[in-house]
Amino acid sequence: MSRRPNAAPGSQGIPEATIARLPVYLRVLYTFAEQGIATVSSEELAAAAGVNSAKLRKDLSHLGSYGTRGVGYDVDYLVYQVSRELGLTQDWPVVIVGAGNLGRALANYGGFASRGFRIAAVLDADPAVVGTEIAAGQVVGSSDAIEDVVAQRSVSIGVIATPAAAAQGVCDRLVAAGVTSILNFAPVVLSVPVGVDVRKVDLSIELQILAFHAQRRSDVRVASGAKSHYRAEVGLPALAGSPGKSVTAP
Amino acid sequence: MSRRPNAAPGSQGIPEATIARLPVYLRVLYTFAEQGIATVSSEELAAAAGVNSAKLRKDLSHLGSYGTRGVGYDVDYLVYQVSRELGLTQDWPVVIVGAGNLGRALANYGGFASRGFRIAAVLDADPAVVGTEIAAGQVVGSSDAIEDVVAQRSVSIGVIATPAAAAQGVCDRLVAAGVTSILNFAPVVLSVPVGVDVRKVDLSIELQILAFHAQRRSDVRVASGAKSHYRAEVGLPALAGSPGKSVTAP
DNA sequence: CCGACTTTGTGCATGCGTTCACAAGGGCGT
DNA sequence: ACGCCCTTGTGAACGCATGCACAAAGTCGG
Repeated sequence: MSRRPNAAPGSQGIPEATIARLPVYLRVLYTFAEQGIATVSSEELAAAAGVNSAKLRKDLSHLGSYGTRGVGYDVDYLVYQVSRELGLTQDWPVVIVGAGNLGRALANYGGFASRGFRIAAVLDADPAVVGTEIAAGQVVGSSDAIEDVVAQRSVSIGVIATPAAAAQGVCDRLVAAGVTSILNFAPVVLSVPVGVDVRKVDLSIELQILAFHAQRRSDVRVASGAKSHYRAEVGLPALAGSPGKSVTAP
Repeated sequence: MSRRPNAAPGSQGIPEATIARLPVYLRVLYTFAEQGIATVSSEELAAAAGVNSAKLRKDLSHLGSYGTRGVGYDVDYLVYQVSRELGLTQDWPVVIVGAGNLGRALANYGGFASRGFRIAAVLDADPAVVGTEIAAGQVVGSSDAIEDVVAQRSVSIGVIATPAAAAQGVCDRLVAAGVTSILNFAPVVLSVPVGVDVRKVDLSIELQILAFHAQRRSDVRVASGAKSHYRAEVGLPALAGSPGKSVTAP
């Protein structure tokens, strides 16, 4: 099916938006597999993932024509294909810098180990924390060892869970040591050379976005209440389809 | 400029993508203010925020014509305007459900209090944790008190930092109690009625996205190394401008 | 063995977001 | 007071993502 002249089925031109959704599909697929479900339709899968079924089909079509018309997708097979596409069939050593509450939360987070991510080390600059055990068999190392850890354990992914002031320095050292992918939890904009991939998670920003929408909701309610019409609660057109939202039937 | 029949300058039609960037601008503006800088140009601000200057100007133009041609933007004034637009001039009580490592990290995160977010309560279902102090003056309450806390303290924002299995139940209770904005850290797709805003932060998903790009990089390097050409390291066109990335000059 | 039914995969149109490029506008030096 | 120069604000083009609607394709019952 679908003769392709070039090598890999997808890999080359998979849209970024699709990549961001694949992990969600994967997680849902795992829950289906645990329930012993062998095949799923795009409709079911889409409902469980909180997306449009057409979008899901188009997303999956980017990695190839897995799926049988009239039947659906084989759960196990699809799990394998999505995992392979995301690169989760191989082992990814991860180094976490910063052993505060957040670093500890990450070290204890079960979602890592189960997806091919292995915590190579958790490091911290505070001598009082170095040497303590924060997770099963996970002892905090010194930040001085960043270069050694990265080199000796072939780490290519680094997680920054330090205070904002220390983030850029840690980032520079990680990059210099050879790390090419960085997940940054510190509330700063990191500068990195080209070729290094940075993703950012900012807890405060997410709350601020929520606050904006919450304020808008109450503003609209007040304004329309003071003026005339009703239509206060129900989502405006701009609300529908906003990212990070999942809405099901009332 | 741009006579508007309706009330507020923006508020109505601010693109979602712009909203997501405003908090970043705001944070950068604070750092400028701390350094005693009175005015900034769009170029400087954009560089510090890691975005295109045209994009920044268009973003800011959505909230009004603050800024002086030939000069730039007044830092303090812009801080106020952005804060107001995001709804940060008012106080937002937040309830955190789940006092594990993540919940504790959130309770201790300084970025909340400094932005108008006040932690009304931290709740947990585990009796062993209830009653312990996890931050300055912050004692963990029982999950049984969700409804009381929400009602008595007019909480409209809830943060879910529970295990995946408990998330939907907590979510339902929060919504029933009157919460209309939810920040979810649990790796599940939440079902909520329309009118409730859910944002999702999934640590594992971010890592999986990084893994995909890392794999693609190494795939390209191997493939091109085995075949012919050089161009292995430098970013492909698809890499440039991908969201969540910030790259500065080498 | 065939026909009807189910579900995938996708062409197409629409809308949103980004970027370029430039005119409009205000300050500052002379 | 005037003109130069700098920066903002925005019109317009482009590209990406979303969602509809349908043809292709395979299964299952009879």
